[in-house]
Parts: sequence; C-alpha cells; structure tokens
Amino acid sequence: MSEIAASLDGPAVVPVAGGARARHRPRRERLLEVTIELIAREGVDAVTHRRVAQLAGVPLGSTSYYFSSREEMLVQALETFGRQEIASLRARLTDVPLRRPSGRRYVDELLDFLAPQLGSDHWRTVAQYALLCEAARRPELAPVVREWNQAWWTVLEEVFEALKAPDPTLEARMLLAMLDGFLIEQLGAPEADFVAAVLKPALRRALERASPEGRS
Amino acid sequence: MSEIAASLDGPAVVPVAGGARARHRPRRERLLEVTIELIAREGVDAVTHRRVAQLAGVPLGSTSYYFSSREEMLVQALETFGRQEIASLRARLTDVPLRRPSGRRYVDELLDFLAPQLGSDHWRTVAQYALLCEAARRPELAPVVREWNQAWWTVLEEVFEALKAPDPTLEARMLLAMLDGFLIEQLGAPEADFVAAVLKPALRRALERASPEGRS
DNA sequence: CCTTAATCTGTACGTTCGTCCAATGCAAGC
DNA sequence: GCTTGCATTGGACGAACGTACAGATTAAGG
Repeated sequence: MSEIAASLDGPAVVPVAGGARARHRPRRERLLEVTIELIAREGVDAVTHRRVAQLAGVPLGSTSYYFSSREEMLVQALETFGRQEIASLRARLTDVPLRRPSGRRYVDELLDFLAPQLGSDHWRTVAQYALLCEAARRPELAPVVREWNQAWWTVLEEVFEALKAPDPTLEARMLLAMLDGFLIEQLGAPEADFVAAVLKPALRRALERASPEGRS
Repeated sequence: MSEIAASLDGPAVVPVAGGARARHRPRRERLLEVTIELIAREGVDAVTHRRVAQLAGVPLGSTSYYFSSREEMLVQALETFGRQEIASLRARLTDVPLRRPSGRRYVDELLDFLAPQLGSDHWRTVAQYALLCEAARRPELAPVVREWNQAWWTVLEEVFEALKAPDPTLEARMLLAMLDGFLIEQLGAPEADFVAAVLKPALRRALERASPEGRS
C-alpha cells in the first residue's frame, strides 16, 4: 500500500521553494480535501487524525507529519477550501460578459451558478457555511471570509453598475446577503422546487428594481 | 455542593404530567442552557458530558441521567434553544403596533431587534447559525428551522401587507434571507459600524421600495 | 419510624483520542 | 556502495471520552 501511495503521490519530483514540506503538496492537499469532506458530511466532530488518515488512505502518522496539530489541520483545511471557492467564483463569474441592461440575463447567469449549490454540490455548500460558523469563533479565519465577501461584492457591483443602479455598492451587499440567507435556509430546511418558486423570482425582482427604469 | 445544588434546583416540588423525568425540569434545563453556551463559545466539539456537568455545577452522572446519550443532549439543546428564540421573536415583534405606512418606523423597530444580536447577544446569534449548520446534517432539526422561518415570515409579511407591497410573501422571504445573510456575514468577519453604515440603509431601502409609492 | 420507590451520584470500564518518537525507507552526494 | 539527511511510518502512551451501574439519597405512604 505504501508503495502504491508512494508511486502515486509520494515525494514530489518537482522541488518547490519555501521550506522542506512545501515539496510534498499532493499528499497534504489530499488530507485537506478529506478533512473538508468530513466536516461537510459528518461535522467538525468527525475530524480526527485516524478518520482523516483512513479516508485519505495514508498511515496515521502522516496527519501528524503534515500538520502540527488537529487544530491546525482543521483551520488550514477551511482556509484552503475557502480560497478554492473564491478562485472558482472568480473564474466562473468575473469573465461572464455583462449582457443586457434589462437584467434578465443576469438572473439566468446567477441561477446557473447557484442552483448546483443546492443540488449536486450540496456538501460543498455545507462546508461553506461551516466555514462561516467556525469563523465566528476563530479570528484567524476572518480574512478568508472577508476575501470571499469581497469577491462576491466585486462581481455583483459590476452587475449593478451595468444596470445603472444608484448605489451599486449597497445593492451588491444586499443581494449577497440575500443569497447567503437563502442558501443557509435551504440547507437546514430544504423546500421542493425552491429555485423556480422562490430563488428565481427573488433574483429577478432584486435585479430589476435596482435599476432606475426598472419597476416591472 | 450537592446540597446547595439540591436546595436550589433539586427535585421539583411541582409534579408535571408526562413521565417520570419531566418532573425535574430545572436541572435538565440548566444542562441544556449550558450545552448551548458551550456550542456557541467553543463549538460542538467542546460539548462533552464532563464539561457540561462541570459548567452546570452538577455531578458527571447527571448528564447521563437526563439524556440517554451525548447526541441526544446536543440535539435537544439545539431544539430547545431554537424554540426559545422563536418564542422570544414572537413576543417581541408580533405585538408591535404596525405604525406608519412610510415604513420608516419599521426600520427602527427591526433595528432595535437586530442590533443586539451583533452586540451583547453575540453568542446567542452564533448558536442560531450553529443550529442552522447542524440542521444541514441532522434531519430531525429541520422542523425547528422551519418554524423559525415561518415565525419570521409571518411577522415580516404583516409589515409588507401594511406597506401595501404587491407580493408580501416573496418580499418577506427576501428580507429574511437578507437579514440572515447579514448576520452570518458579520459573525465571521465583523465590520465596525456595520449597523449604521450598512444594515440600516439596507433595511430602509428594502422596506421603502417594496411599497407601491415607495421610491425615495 | 420503617418501607418503598424514585431520584440522584461517584466510580470504574473499555474505547478512542491527539501526540510523540524510534525505527525504517529512500534518494542523492561523495 | 556507503553515508547522510530528510520523508515516512507503525506502534505506544497518557489523557479524556461516553456510558453503565451499584449504591447513596430523598420524599412520601403507611
């Protein structure tokens, strides 16, 4: 087993600057991934050295080798995950051509992004809000949360600017808060057909009435 | 110590219907309170029989006596807490006289209710969203979350009806989601002066533009 | 006052936890 | 090919855990 593992993701061939441990990224990343999955699926409680090691298919010692404590493992997993989500958000939404001033197109764009978060990517969303909850108790996580918010605000602000909203900044903040609220609500008490029955109308309304000529 | 505790909240004088254990509510409630406080301040991880017992000033055996398992203790604590918050919400907001159609007054009413949640009642709010996060993984908590949402929707719907909004139901859902989003954002990445700089303007805007004559 | 039944608690057991560390594996330098 | 140094591992240790339960305590009835 150790040979297989070693041949798959063992000592990296490519040296990387930044200390001895930075060289062995794959293994480390695997552990972080597994940690996040565990948080999402069974809660922070379930994150133990043994469980993570087992799920990642590495010996128990590894978790202690890569992280100086369980706590560090947990925090780094949440941080890494948060930044991955930020990157994914930027990649998917920033380059989207901002289309018609009616705002109708934005609705679909946003829905395409949000709908999977309640469906196939359910557990990633759970991890997202687990991160927010943990951040309430761990100041070291606050920067990631801030970056996440900033990323969204930037994207949404552009939208509202294109819609010629009088106050794009406030508008963006309101919309992001609403989306966060909807998502966390649905995680705890899911409704059938929520996207079509609630999310879409809400999104449409939020976008169209922010623009000066907007009232449907 | 046990004598003191016994004289304070020992065997209840008042018998209560519903099985043997229901008679000894005070002690039990104390344990639930402490559990919630622990969840809010140190996370679900920190909830252990020993820790709860110590914090509540009761012997270790008590936690096993009142709850058949740690899991049950946790879930019941979250449920009880959720329902307390619902009751408190209803008591504080339902009877508020719905004042001027301009909506300006509602803003202050809501702010009075929300502002403490980011200040002095900070930890209660943390518990609220811990409940939401746990509910994502424990279906048995979904009913409480639903009741909580329902309570808010009812209150907010009345407001929007008074404002003669075209679609009070959707409007209420949008506003609650926004409030949830704002709260959870602020827990993870607090901003100075958030209430005055963001929450209040957002609230004002949400209320005034929902009404037909509204655009300020 | 004694009995009885219910409530409560201290202690002990087996398990699992985080962490440590001596031993091993392995690739590069001499 | 032997040495050297870092990567990796399995196993062990003490602490803390959930839980069970025999016995102590208490309140009420006779």
